[in-house]
Amino acid sequence: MEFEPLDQFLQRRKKLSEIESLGHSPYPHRFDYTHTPRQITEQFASRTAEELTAERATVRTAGRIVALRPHGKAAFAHLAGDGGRLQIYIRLDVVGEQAFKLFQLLDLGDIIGVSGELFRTKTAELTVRVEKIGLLTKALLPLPEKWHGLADVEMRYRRRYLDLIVNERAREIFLRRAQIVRELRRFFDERGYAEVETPMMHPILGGATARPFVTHHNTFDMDLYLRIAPELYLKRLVVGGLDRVYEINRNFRNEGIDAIHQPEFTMLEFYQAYSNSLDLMDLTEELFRGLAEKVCGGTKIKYGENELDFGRFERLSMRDAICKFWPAAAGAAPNAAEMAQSGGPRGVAERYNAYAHSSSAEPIAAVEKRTDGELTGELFEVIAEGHLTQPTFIYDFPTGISPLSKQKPDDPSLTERFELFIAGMEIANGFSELNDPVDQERRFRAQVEKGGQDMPKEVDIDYIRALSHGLPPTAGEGIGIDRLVMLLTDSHAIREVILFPLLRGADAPDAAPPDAAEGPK
RNA sequence: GGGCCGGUAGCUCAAUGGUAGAGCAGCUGACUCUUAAUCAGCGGGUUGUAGGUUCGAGUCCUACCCGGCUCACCA
Repeated sequence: MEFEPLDQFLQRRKKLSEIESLGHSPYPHRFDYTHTPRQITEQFASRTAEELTAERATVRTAGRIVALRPHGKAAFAHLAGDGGRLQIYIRLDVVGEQAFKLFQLLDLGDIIGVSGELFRTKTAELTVRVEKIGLLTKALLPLPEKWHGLADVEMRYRRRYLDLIVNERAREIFLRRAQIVRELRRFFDERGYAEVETPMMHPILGGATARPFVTHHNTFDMDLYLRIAPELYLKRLVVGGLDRVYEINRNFRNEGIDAIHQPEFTMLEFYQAYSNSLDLMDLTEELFRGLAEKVCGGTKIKYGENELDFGRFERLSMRDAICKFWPAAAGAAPNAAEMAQSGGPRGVAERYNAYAHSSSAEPIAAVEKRTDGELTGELFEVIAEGHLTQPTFIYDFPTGISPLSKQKPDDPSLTERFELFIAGMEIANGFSELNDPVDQERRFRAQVEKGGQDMPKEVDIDYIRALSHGLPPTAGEGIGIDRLVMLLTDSHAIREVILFPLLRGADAPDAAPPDAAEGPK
């Protein structure tokens, strides 16, 4: 296989065979090093030129050549490794003719190992005076352009390896993502949770409302859904006596793609027996505050134009949020009592639509067909959601849009459910789990009857059976990890925090998918 | 899926409807403290694809492909 840019690819292959004919392997098997390039720049950062000369510190290190400045019988280069950049200086009279010949056959992108003493150049840059040099891996393709780097966003996602080599920020985002996931595990492990893995292929859809991906198992000749949520399996485990469980894994939803949606995304779900939704709000605050401190060094974090304060979470009922953010141009704001009345949300929605029609705002569709609960949820989304920049729990979700949540003892129209919003994004969703099997079956059947693309087609009878064995009072929550990583890395597109986000087409932009991939219409 | 914007050398970008260009990267040569190294020279293009208008299209029109933003669905 040959790749573009072909002239450079062929040129490098020619150099590779010259290197081989000099007796060097272009792909040796291992290399012992004393430091990574980053360790050297960090460890010797404060040494003066005189100290280095006196110390005669010898290092052995390896990295990718990311800059090359030859000067005839000498040369400077920079090696990148472990997130650091280290200058090396190579001279013909130090390394000898053989080694210098090898060096002259090296290109940007090659991975080499060097050893030598550290010194400072006359511009005071810490530098290895190379005594020995060896090729560790020949690169047949060049690095991205050095001034602009890899700017093409599509290329950055499709060839993430290049993005990671060239863009420091990409590297930082994904290392921080790893750190966040590590901290999440530590947090739950410390509190007695067991990490579990439940099926990603589900015979019955459940645990959320979303359009699924469908796949097929050949031996069983069985259609399966890629899971849209692990929820129903995790609660089965709580029935089974695993009182505290969590899972960090992918969910798949066959829906739109935009700055905060990808078809496969990572979700943390956790369940805690003998607790309710209020306990989880407290736990969530503790989790987020600790994460911000650990990962960002403080509870106040920069997110675009905003400073988000993870030290203080607001709490607002959904009805109050609608009243609070009611647009001034839409006339008198509703009050909580009006929102609570039967038919109240409908009246409010009609008022909102009257305003929406006279402005550029999007009206709420099909008001007459929706229930009060659905309209409350709609009103919240169009009126309040965008205003929730600082961390805010919205609680008291209508029962009609919360099929898995337990109702409030004093108001069955509402459930003990909350969602956490930060920077206008929904980050978490938690509730006291409905554990009455009769009520749960009734709500499932109502969903199936309602129909629609993103509604379950059948009731998960085994889940009802599990509840019939007794689910202790339990609270559960899901946290969108990708969006959490966005917040903690000041990233504004979910694709920036997913290593290989889904893009249209099979391979590179220059390799258009064949027509056969279209399939029958 | 709708709307808007974009696609020119490997990369970043130029080019009134009239001979497709620059910088970087690459190649050749010079150069033993450079760091966007420098200096001299050389090669590199089906202007996203397919049609159309025109004496003439990178430029205008149509369709399609790919991307970005945005709206809708959703977390």
